[in-house]
Amino acid sequence: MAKSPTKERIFEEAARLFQEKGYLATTMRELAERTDLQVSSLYSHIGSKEELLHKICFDNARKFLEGIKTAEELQANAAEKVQFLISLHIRIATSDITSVTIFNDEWRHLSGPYLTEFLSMRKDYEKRFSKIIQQGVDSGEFIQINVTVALFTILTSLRWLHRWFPEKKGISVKSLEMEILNLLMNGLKRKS
Amino acid sequence: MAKSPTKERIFEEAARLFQEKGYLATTMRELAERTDLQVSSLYSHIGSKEELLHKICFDNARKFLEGIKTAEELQANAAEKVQFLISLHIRIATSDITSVTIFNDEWRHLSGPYLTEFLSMRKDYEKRFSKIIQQGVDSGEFIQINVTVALFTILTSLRWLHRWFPEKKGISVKSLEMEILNLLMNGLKRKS
DNA sequence: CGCACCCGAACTACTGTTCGCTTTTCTACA
DNA sequence: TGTAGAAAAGCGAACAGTAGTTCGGGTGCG
Repeated sequence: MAKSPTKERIFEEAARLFQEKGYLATTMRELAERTDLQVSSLYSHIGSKEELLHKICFDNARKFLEGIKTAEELQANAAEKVQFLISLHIRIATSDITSVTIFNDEWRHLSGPYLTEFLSMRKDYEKRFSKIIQQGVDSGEFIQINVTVALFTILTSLRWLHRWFPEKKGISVKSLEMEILNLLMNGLKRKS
Repeated sequence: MAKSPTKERIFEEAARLFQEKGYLATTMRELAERTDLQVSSLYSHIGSKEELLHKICFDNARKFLEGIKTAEELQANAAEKVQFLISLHIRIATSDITSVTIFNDEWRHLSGPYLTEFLSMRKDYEKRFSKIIQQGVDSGEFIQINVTVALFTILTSLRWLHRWFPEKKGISVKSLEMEILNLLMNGLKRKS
């Protein structure tokens, strides 16, 4: 199952390029140059350009879906579950920066059935996240708030990390995590 | 100064297409079809494809910069200023949906000096917004929080609106605005 | 030999844009 | 007011450039 190092390098450089310029703006010729190969040689390792995008998008989707499953199975209240998920987002976004960028912004260039599958996975994730928030509202842990609004505000609010973090100006992941949790959970929770 | 209706239609349809498929994925031939023109006829009204992108990006940038100027001149405390700016974002994002989408996501396909100018305008906006947040922290209105983290979390958290609002499921702009303000300002403010 | 890897060259498709020309619309003057 | 002429708008066809991908053939290792 060990992938050839060349193949691995191709995926790595592809991720980097897609992040820098976007999927469409990236050419196979650039990718070849970065990997010290000829364009045609790339096709000894991969089937198509879209395969690169596909792998990155679905690898990330899997990470998040596993995360929400863990959250659901947690013996904890809604606030702790939400907190766990926010932390997860932060950790993923700050560890595999390039992949997350593509996952966030370039998935829409997936074609046909891949796109459909991707969107249904995302929908699934959102539904399950919503459910947790709903529990928090019902139990009185959270303020009275429209669940959809809360869901998207939270999810979206984390989407600057993968763009900004690379040039992190003297702030650790840990303290970053604490700052964000502070702000978001403080907003969500009822003032007792 | 009144623009020809054809030219206006071209810009409108371009905005719609850029939103649907992205700038790069949109072709002039598609734009021609949408505007009931031949490709070559487009060039009687516009200079280039990038001109379309350029106009939309800078029109929006101007809107936001005007907004922050108004906020700065407000006779109000930091919380009220931040609240004003959040409301502004929501109102812009829900009124001119297509333009905001492009402004948010497609600016990076601006080329050369345009890109530089755009980025410096954005930087300016972020600096001035930061200053207001800093005032709120210093005065004790807001919780002790890293200003950069707060800035980007807030700004980014509003970036789902322009994608989601079109299919608004029975929620008015006004109540949407209230829900979001509730969540974000509750997060920012100190519990007295 | 067989196999995985690599290469140069080419192919087809499609891109934004231009060219020369016709048609429509507007304007200024008799 | 009527009309000539200019300007604006529209058009089909083509151009040059670039995209992703394929093909046939090489290379070196087991």
